[in-house]
Amino acid sequence: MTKETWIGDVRAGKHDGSKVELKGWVHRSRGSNKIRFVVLRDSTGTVQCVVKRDIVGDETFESVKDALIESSLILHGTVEPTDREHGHEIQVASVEIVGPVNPDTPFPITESAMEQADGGETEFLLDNRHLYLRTSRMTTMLKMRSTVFGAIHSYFRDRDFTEYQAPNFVAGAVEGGSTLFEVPYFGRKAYLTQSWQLYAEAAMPALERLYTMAPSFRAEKSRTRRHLTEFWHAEMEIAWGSNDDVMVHGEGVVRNIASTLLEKHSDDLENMGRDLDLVARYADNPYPRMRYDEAVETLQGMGVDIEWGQDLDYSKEKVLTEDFEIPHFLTHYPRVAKPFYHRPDPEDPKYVLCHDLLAPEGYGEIIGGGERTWSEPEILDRIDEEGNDREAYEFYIDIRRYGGVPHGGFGLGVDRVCAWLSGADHIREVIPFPRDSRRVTP
RNA sequence: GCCGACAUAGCUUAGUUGGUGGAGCGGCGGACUGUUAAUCCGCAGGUCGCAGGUUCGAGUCCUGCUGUCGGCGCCA
Repeated sequence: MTKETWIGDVRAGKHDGSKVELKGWVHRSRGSNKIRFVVLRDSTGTVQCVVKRDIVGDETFESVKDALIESSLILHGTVEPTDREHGHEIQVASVEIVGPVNPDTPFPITESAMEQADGGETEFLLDNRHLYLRTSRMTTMLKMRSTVFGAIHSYFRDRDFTEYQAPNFVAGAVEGGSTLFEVPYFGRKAYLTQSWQLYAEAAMPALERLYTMAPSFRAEKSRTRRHLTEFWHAEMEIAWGSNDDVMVHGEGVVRNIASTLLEKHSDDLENMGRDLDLVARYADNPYPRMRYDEAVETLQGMGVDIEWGQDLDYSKEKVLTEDFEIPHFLTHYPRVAKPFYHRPDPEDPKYVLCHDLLAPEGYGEIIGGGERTWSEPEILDRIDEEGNDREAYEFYIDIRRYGGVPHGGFGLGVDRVCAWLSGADHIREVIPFPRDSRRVTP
């Protein structure tokens, strides 16, 4: 029952003149009483199949006529190159309907449903997400997403990083308890992880170069086009690395994603209205680095109301990145604005050795990372300074007690990168079943 | 947590100063031998989100509720 012929290959001219067996779903169907045109879809594309009553016989012809949109079928026919719109057509000899669609409940995703919401933001399309996935726009997004995941794996594996898995059930917070999802755990409380980082640091002395791609969970009631409660987090950690060393990899992996997308999906990006020159710019140029102080001065020069020591929220990021044509790193945030695991800059402990990577076009922060507080006395100071309980971080402190070394890493929002590079209007467009504060179904 | 919109057929929507809710798509029936979102003729399909209120009369005005969408804060 395996499938041997793919519509993409038919369209590429690999089967011209041959008899083929095609398996797929009815994308569109139209015609008269004597001839019927079925546009057949599979995962590789669509092709028009011509069904003539005098060739297939009355019974088959009627069954094809009754095959509504998204009915599945197997057909046999001959590939015929043509000058018409599709380039190639199938002259059909026989058809078998595999999975019919009941006319009382026709496929609900119609042209009009797609009209107003390319990204699937309408309630209706979100409720019918399981069916929306098979539309061409979503299929393309899912394929590009797969390429992005592949590019991240390749980047790290090509550089001898080890892929390493942390638990998703955790006992405590990485940062601030308010955004943790609490789950019952055999009479105790556990939480869904917000980040792989603390557990990665534990393995840092063992593996030295490690990475992961895993879901992270944040119970934020964020209602923006950049947030999900469950998102895919690409994280890395390296031993013997400084903030600068970590940034090199952040830039490296993002540029690798952009160039891989260009290489494999130029047509898809263009079909979705993405300007390829923009994506090429993100792939080809080094990413400038700007210190927090410089960003604050720039913003003040633009008349933005901001004081030193404030974190840069999205409204300020947006103003700052407005004129940026490529992603920029923002480094050296004030110590007071960042959590304890960021290492204070020995040259000026008012700052920490950290970085955010800000994407242009209003897509905001896609990477957060930096050098970790890595010595025992420093980590104890930082934990106390923030009023945290040392006991909750015993294993984290142990990492420093037994041969602490300089190290660091970053977390990259994979879905955000997918949305940015594809030019999606909303992060929901690039993940099959988006989870936000108001939706866990379907 | 805060702010702002919206809710009419399976979908996308029109609905005037308050006076018996229309259309396009989709579905069904029919016509048509090369269509491209096929076209043409016909049919079915509505507790106007829910609950109150004003009124002779509410899809329309008022109040509450629910749901959804958009934005802010927080972050990837």
